[in-house]
Amino acid sequence: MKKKVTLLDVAQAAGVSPSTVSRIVAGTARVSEKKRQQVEEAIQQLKYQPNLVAKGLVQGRTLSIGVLTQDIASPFYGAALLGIQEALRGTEYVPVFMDGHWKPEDEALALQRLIGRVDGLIIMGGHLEGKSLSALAESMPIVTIGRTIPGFEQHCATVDNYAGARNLVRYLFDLGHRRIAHISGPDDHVDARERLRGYYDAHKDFGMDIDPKLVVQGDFQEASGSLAVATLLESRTLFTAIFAANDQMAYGARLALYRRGIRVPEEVSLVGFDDTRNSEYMMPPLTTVRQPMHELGLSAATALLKMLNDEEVQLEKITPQLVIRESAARAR
Amino acid sequence: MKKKVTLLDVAQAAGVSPSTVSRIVAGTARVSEKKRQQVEEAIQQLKYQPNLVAKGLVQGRTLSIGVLTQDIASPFYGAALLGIQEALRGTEYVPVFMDGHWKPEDEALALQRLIGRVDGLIIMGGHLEGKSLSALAESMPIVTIGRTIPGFEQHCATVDNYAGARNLVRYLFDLGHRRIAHISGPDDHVDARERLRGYYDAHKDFGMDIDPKLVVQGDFQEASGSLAVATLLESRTLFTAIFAANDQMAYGARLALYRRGIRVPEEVSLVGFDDTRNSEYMMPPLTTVRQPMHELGLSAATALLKMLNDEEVQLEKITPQLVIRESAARAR
DNA sequence: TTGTATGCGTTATCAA
DNA sequence: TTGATAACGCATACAA
Repeated sequence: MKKKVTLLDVAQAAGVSPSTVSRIVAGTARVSEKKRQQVEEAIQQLKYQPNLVAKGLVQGRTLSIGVLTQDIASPFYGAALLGIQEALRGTEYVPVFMDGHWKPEDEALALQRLIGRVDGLIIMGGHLEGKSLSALAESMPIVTIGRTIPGFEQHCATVDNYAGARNLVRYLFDLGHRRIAHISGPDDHVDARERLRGYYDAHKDFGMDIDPKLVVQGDFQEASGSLAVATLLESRTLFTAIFAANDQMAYGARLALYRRGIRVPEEVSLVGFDDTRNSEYMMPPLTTVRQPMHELGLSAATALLKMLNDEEVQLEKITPQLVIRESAARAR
Repeated sequence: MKKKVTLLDVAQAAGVSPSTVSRIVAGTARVSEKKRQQVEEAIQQLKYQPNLVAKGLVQGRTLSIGVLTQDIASPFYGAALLGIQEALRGTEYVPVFMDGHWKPEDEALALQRLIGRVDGLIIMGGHLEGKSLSALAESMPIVTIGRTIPGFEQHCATVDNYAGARNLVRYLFDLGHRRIAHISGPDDHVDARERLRGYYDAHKDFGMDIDPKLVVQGDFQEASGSLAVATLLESRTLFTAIFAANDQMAYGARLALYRRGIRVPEEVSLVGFDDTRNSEYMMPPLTTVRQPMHELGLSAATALLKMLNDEEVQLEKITPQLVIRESAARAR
């Protein structure tokens, strides 16, 4: 470890006061050209690197923002993280990622770690109840993706899961499907519930009843998609299409179908939700609903940055787009 | 924003000196049970939260570690991040992730941001040359995953890409394949070069020459896998198996094959490298070489933590395991 | 065992 | 435009 060179060293080397150096580095005030030259030269020579911790202490901030995800290894969250990084690029801020693993305890723990170490928070998904969220939002700048904070709606970038699902299922109806199975997500998951509701209401739109046997619950993981198909098949319920509540479960379903020699989309159509990175490379490419996670991450982070800068922000609810590929076809 | 309660406030409330409070919070010295009670009570009541920035300043550390990846949204890196988080759990440290996007400029930028804000670094992949890495490693604790720092081999968790590839190709030979195509990775990428070398030497092992037309270069992304298959097919070179240098390209290749009605593994066998999350759900499930990224992340972070604690560490080169699934079969 | 005093590296306040 | 000087919140050497 080399000895650290501080602002004071630079000041001495350049023959000016520390405050002058500080002003130059931060660009907060006008300084004579001559001194600027000297100081910058000294900075070069000494390879001065400002100590951000000290800066943080005096300014009462950490220059970092916290990001709470639920599964950092999933391409779904990954895309958002990319967007967040993009927004942070060129700023002084750095992201600290913590994962809730979809488990309330872990989520609480992660939050615990984050609070006090970051200037603002981006929260994605999770089980944290509205009240806690609101309380948190009182005490520090927070934006969410895919969740709503009661009383702070303008700080929440949400996706209209209901409309997305409803449109998707209507699309299947338009293709002539009448027996559409649904692999739902966990029922304590808002997004999952909303998608289920969209599925129901699309049926209503077409004046159809729903056979309860057609909806099987999964957990948003691939394996549960496979399992759900097995359940569906064993129940001997007729269906010509499957709507998986997310793409990961659709992959699992796809594999299960393949195992049984059921062709997609010739024999059954299969659609998902999210438009995860791999969906384009599923066989056949998956028809799904696109959640623009990259954009959401980008705009959430941008908004948070503004909030940290005491600006007003207004995030909105967006309706995700249908992405038509090849896994759904006209019903036989 | 509420007024912050500091250690001083606690001290006053408890009627003791600040240093006593500090000692109790940090647990660095024995304190009489009575005062401890008082102080802890005061902490509870005031909801005192230590300011980590101040702590960091006085101790000369940041209590965070930097993680440099190349594509945070890829399941490949994601698994490692999960491992890193697992290792950090229960410690005071928090991870700061930055992405190099496989681009030297971005990588340099990311590193720039990280240095000075973190106590140690985990570097995964990337283009940074050995000398720079070594220089960096002189100045701060660094461990790498998948790369070697000249002079600091014990701080590098590496995977024997060469052996992995060679074993994999030999497995194909054992299945009777003699015309094995290779979709290679970028040639400025060490891992890619090593895998190519394994491919070559497996041929040598079986006394076979290589038809240069059989190796097509990709860029580790899905699309390049599709493209490579097109190139291969157009060149009218005969092959009964394809070894893609990573799973992502294998997915692309798989889709291209499907498009042309070529069955896997009946007509051509397809294998990849990495064992990414989705490979198990490819159709058919992909035979590949497993890089234990989760474990690598875990052990790298654990090692870094030890280094930060002035302990010696010794990371090792591991040989990745062949994962036999269904995408490769006996040659016709 | 406890308290006092000092310093970590920076920004901000106030004079000059 | 510049320079002293006082914070920022905590840990620690030293004294008691």
